Amino acid sequence: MSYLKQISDKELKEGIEHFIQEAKGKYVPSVTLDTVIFGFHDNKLKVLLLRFAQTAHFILPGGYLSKDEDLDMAALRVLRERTGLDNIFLEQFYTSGKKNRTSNSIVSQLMKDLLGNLPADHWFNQRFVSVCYYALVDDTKVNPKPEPFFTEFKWFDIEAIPVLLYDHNLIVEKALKRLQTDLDTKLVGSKLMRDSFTMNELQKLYEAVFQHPFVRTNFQRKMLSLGILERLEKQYTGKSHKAPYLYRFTKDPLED
Amino acid sequence: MSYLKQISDKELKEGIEHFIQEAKGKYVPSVTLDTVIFGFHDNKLKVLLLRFAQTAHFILPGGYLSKDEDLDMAALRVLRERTGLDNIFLEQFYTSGKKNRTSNSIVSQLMKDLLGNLPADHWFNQRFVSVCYYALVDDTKVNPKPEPFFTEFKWFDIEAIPVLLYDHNLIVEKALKRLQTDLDTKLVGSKLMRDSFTMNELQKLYEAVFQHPFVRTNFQRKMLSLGILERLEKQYTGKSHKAPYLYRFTKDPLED
DNA sequence: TTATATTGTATCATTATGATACAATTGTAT
DNA sequence: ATACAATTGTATCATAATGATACAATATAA
Repeated sequence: MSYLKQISDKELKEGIEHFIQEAKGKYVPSVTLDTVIFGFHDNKLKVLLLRFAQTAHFILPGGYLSKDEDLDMAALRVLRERTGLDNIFLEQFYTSGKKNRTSNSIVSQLMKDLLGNLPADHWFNQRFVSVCYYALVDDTKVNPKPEPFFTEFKWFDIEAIPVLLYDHNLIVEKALKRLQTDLDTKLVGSKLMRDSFTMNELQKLYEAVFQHPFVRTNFQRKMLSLGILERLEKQYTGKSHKAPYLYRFTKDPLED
Repeated sequence: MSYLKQISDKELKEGIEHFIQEAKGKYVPSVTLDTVIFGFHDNKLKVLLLRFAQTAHFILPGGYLSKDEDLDMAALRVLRERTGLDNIFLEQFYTSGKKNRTSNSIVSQLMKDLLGNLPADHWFNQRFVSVCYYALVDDTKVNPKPEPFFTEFKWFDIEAIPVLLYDHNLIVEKALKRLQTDLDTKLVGSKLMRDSFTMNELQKLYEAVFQHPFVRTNFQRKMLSLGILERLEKQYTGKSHKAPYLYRFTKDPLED
């Protein structure tokens, strides 16, 4: 659920220098990708964040666009690198391009401390436009890989996202808004639920995404009327009340 | 409504060379902007397209991102340059990033013919990621400026868009889909209508955007129930039937 | 057996939507 | 004047969707 690695300034500096060396020829300049990775756990909507090495601050998982790579492929690769997951549901939802969105940040200061004063045309002094995707994942299957810049990953409740680097708080907000409409129109709920679940669990997902309660009986009627759920056997939990049915999503509503 | 200019190969070549000279220091590499400019005229939804000089092909109005410019500002500037309009309604809706989206096109061939074989790292051989905006304008007020690459501009009915250069047909399709949802959710209709209009004219707009008819009486009931229209005096057209009321949008539904 | 929590379903009122009817109005034709 | 055609504004009816509430049916604990 969480990963933590210690790294020395020297290791970090070397890692960064090595990265920059490689990046120059490999990546399309000026373009980054950021991903808002949503999971659903403990009846809460969660977002995966990375702690930037040597700082107390978190950041969205992101990456760069290879010169020979489609943008969507790059987003998938970034997700694979960060979460170890393939076949992820991904949607592009926004491109962030304010001119000062990454300047004057703690990261710039850290880079200066580690690498000295960088020339104006240095990789890290580039202006980046960031194409943003959101992903829906089964967070129990996420198995993140270590990477020089990031020494910790952590799932945050959507209601308790800390102050993030750059303009990433804004990006998370936009991702949530898009998730809300997609949950209604594209019925992407299946991507966040386990294979089978109770109606109550599904309701908790909707309440977490929309951040308001639903009337239980009406929610159930609505969901069943959509024709996307299949009723399975009952789930006996040992609790002292009627056992709920389990459901699963019949077919993927996204397949056309 | 339409603009046409003749230009010689020599003029075009000089124009392009001059542009490239300027562009290198001025613009963020790898990033372009494309705009789908919608207008509403003759009860049809129209899109403004530019003919690429020396070709028979049309293209979306686009531009580049200046190094000291926010992305949204760049989109506004591009629109101002192309249409002469300020205070335009603009929405970012998609970022196009397939690796080959601009290669192997007629434009590449034209550039080769004009400028000779370009080095691999030449400005025009860059790979561009394009951030796409759509705009809603009063097309009677559009007063486009000439520009070296483009020698003709023309409004096309959305139902009769020709084959465009690059992936621009795809971009127009995505713009239309987004316009459909925004017309429903953000009620952006006011941006495409003249100041006052009849209910029938408004219905024609909706039918053009959604590309299907609405039942007149129910459409009227729905529109009036939204509480965004103000009824004005009747419009006597001299036609032999009841004169319709004129309406106007009360307040901008987008102002929060 | 009783009590408690929760679930599945039914019901009713209200609102939204689709389909249709019809009177009112404007100008033209007779 | 009168009849007519075209179109508009509004009403009405049936149906569907939604919000609010009631209640019987479990499943286990006491």
